[in-house]
Amino acid sequence: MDTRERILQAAARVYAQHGFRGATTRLIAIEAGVNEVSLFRTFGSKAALFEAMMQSHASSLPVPELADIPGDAHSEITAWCAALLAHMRQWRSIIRKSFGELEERPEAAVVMCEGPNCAAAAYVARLQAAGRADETADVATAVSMFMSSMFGDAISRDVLPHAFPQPEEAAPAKYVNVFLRAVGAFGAGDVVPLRTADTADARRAAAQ
Amino acid sequence: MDTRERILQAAARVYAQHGFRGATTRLIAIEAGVNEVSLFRTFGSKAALFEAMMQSHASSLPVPELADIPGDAHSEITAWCAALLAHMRQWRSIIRKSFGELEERPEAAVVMCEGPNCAAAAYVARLQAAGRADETADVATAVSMFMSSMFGDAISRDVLPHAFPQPEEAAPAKYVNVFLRAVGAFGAGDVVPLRTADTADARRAAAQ
DNA sequence: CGTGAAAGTAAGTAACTACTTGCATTCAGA
DNA sequence: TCTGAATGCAAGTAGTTACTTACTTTCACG
Repeated sequence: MDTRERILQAAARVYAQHGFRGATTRLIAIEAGVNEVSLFRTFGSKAALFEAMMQSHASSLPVPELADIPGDAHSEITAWCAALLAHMRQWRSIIRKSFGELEERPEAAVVMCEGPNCAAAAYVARLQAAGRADETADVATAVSMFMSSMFGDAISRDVLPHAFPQPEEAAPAKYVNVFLRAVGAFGAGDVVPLRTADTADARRAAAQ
Repeated sequence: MDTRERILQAAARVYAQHGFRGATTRLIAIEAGVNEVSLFRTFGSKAALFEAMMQSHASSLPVPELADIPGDAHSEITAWCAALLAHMRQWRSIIRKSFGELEERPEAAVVMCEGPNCAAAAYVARLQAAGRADETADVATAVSMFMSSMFGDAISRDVLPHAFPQPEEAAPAKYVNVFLRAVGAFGAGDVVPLRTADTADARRAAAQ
């Protein structure tokens, strides 16, 4: 592995533990096993190094995809959820750090939630169009809660384990269960619909 | 307001913007309108100052309560959710910061999620006992997702507004709607139950 | 008016940080 | 064997940071 790559990976590790201010060039150089001067020769400045690091990280994001024509909704969304969750869990320290440093360094913004959010909503829309999800369900809110659950799991589980009763591996399937129930998804023997669509909560949802 | 209190509040503001490392004693003193030496005379050290700040913050947490005997579930949980959400939103910067600095300063741990989590689960248990919620619902997961949704809203809405389609004020009621739907809460004309309890997803939930 | 506690002022210390400079070493390729 | 690029090493600069010391000012209260 060349010097540049070693420095980038070391920077990610040190940043994950100490944040931007705490990740000193000296620490990074030691962690990378290179001379501190090489760091400046390669990247010019600490800021430039971290910009490069964030970029290389963003480009390495493996975006999972949801089927265009929904098959088994539960297993499809679970696989998608598990992939996304695994990725976020792997980067939880870096996500937490850049999230906390948003006010000072907005360029570190985590933009990974944008795509997935739309993807899930579109998938449910396809379910609805196929008559396999409750037309009156508040899909936007359910999706946002589903995404928040994954985000919260990824960045909080190690800190507040009691807030996440289910084991790591079982979590995706359970989240999807609750999610599908909330959007009244059914079909393929997955989940049963609400008894009727013309109910108090449907009227409330429509009003809000 | 006495010197001590002014320093504490200034420390909170500066910490919210710059984090622990970035919150220099000089900045805090200027923000508080006191001399930097007064800061050390009052608290001894920077670390002690922040310990005092965190403690005063934790003790100011107004924990909302859920009724012992559930009445109108929707409005009761919504009020509770709105109060908690408002509090978390107010402290979002500080929460984000201390969350990001957990590896280095675990004493700043945010413990506010513990109480509420149990409270909500217990409330739903009471609903179930009263025959007003689905006995087969995965309450633990639903509660954890509900809490994550509030947490995510509180700390991410200003950063990723597109991920939170509903306006701030409307969010609590919508979250509660989805949540109650997920736990199959009914009664008092609130939400209709699932068509049957003996279904595929009930069996799956039991298996996991 | 006198006193004492709280607060301000000025200056300094030792450690650390990003970054630079000048020179020596290594080593692949011509 | 020569060359040149990449890297290491030692030292230094200028700025910042937490924290200290010694002294002065302010001001409520007896």
